Amino acid sequence: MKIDPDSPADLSAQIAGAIRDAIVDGTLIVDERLPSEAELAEHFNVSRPTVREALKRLAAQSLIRTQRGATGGAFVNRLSFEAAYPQQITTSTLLLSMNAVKFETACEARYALERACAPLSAERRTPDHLATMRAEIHRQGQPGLTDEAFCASDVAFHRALVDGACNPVLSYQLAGAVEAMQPLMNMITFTARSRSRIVEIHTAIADALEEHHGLKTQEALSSLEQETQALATSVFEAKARAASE
Amino acid sequence: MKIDPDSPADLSAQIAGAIRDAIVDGTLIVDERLPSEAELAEHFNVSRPTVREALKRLAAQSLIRTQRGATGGAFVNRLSFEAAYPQQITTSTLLLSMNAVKFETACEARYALERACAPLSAERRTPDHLATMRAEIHRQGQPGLTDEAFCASDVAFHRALVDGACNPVLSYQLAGAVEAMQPLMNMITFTARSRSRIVEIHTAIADALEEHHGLKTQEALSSLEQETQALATSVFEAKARAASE
DNA sequence: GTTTTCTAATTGTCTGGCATTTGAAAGGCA
DNA sequence: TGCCTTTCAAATGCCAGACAATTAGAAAAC
Repeated sequence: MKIDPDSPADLSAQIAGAIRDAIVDGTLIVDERLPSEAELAEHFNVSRPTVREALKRLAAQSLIRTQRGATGGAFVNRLSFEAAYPQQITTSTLLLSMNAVKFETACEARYALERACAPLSAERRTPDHLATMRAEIHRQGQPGLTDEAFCASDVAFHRALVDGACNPVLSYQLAGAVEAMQPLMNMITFTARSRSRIVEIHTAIADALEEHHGLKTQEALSSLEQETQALATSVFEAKARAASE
Repeated sequence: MKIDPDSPADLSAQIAGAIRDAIVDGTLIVDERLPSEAELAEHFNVSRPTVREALKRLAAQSLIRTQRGATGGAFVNRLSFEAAYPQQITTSTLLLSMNAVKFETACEARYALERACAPLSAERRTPDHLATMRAEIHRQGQPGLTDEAFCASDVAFHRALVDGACNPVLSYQLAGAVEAMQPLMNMITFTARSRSRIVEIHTAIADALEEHHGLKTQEALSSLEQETQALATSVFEAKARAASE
């Protein structure tokens, strides 16, 4: 692990990179303790604050955790799917909002990916997954639900669908696509009629999964995509009209 | 933006969180300049090193960039898909290796997601995408190619397939699934026969995309999945036998 | 043998300072 | 006036040293 003090990059970034590489290529293994900040400072020939900045960079990516006290120090984290979720969702959300991704594009990606989960979910979904979906459907039918709460419930429903595939890699990759849509969905005001239509399709999805019917699930998802796209189009057109008046 | 000095969490983590929230909810907009480190230190009632640690955390997530000099400072980054790719790939790779995800599980997720792209890619792929795929197929047929180079070419081929959908959200989400598989694939030694079989299926995929045939593309991808799974199984079994002797 | 106290190690934070970079203003020159 | 050079000030990058807070283990007291 060497760094170049004449490089244009920050020393702390170089040090963070060196340690990250060591973690990725297996030189540093999970739960291994890194040298203390003072030792790292000596090793890299920099000051302790610089080492600390490097360690904070790694901590921000959940690659390490720190612990105070006599036997404390920085330890290589076992990067869990649970820990990676929020990061993934924050990044995806910002990508959508900062790059002005069209609702249409994000929606298309989301439903394409969900359809990919459908056959697996139809095969493996547990009664728990079904129960979650039914509960969310019930909630979505409640009158007086705010649009935001409706969207949140929608996300929970789709999360259950994806988790039904019992493949953590899929769940992780999908988390970004599904959750990041929520801010976009929140721009939509749902009429009672569109809500009931969505609840209807959600019911069809749950039914299809219950009878282990992957194809039917995919078809229902496609209907839901069309419905969502149409709804978004009409809402955005109405807003555009209102703005131009 | 307030922080609680009595919280168990690090001050730098709290400050980073406060600024991150401001970026996510739009209080801070792209390319906006944050207050200087000294001003932030005063605002949060902490010292400059603490502020710096917070800023490094944000920089590690590409949320801000810093610039030295008279008009320098920390600026909110426009998080681009390109910048998010490496992060996504590093995280996905570590998730697979650290959680001992089975080859089978990762492979299943990857091909499920790729099949999701197939119909869109069949519809929208440009001649450029096709040319990339054909070029990689050609490379894969070259004798004397190392297993690693073969895998890298395989990844490039599949990247082109995914990019063919012309949906940046899909490309981003898939990058993790496709690239993170590479270390797992590198554990496989490809015989000449298995290589030619893979090249054959790749050709079928390219052909199907060329004639805008989504279903055929999906079917070819399913064959490829089966082929890959079978190959992996035999390789791992051989290794297990060799180890037990 | 158990509880309490002490101690050493380590991270968390602060103060103060210097080095480096960089844009912009001030000044000089044609 | 217009262009070039110099100077300056603001900001980040980095360092040295110190103290506070936390924690586990060792030592001491009971």
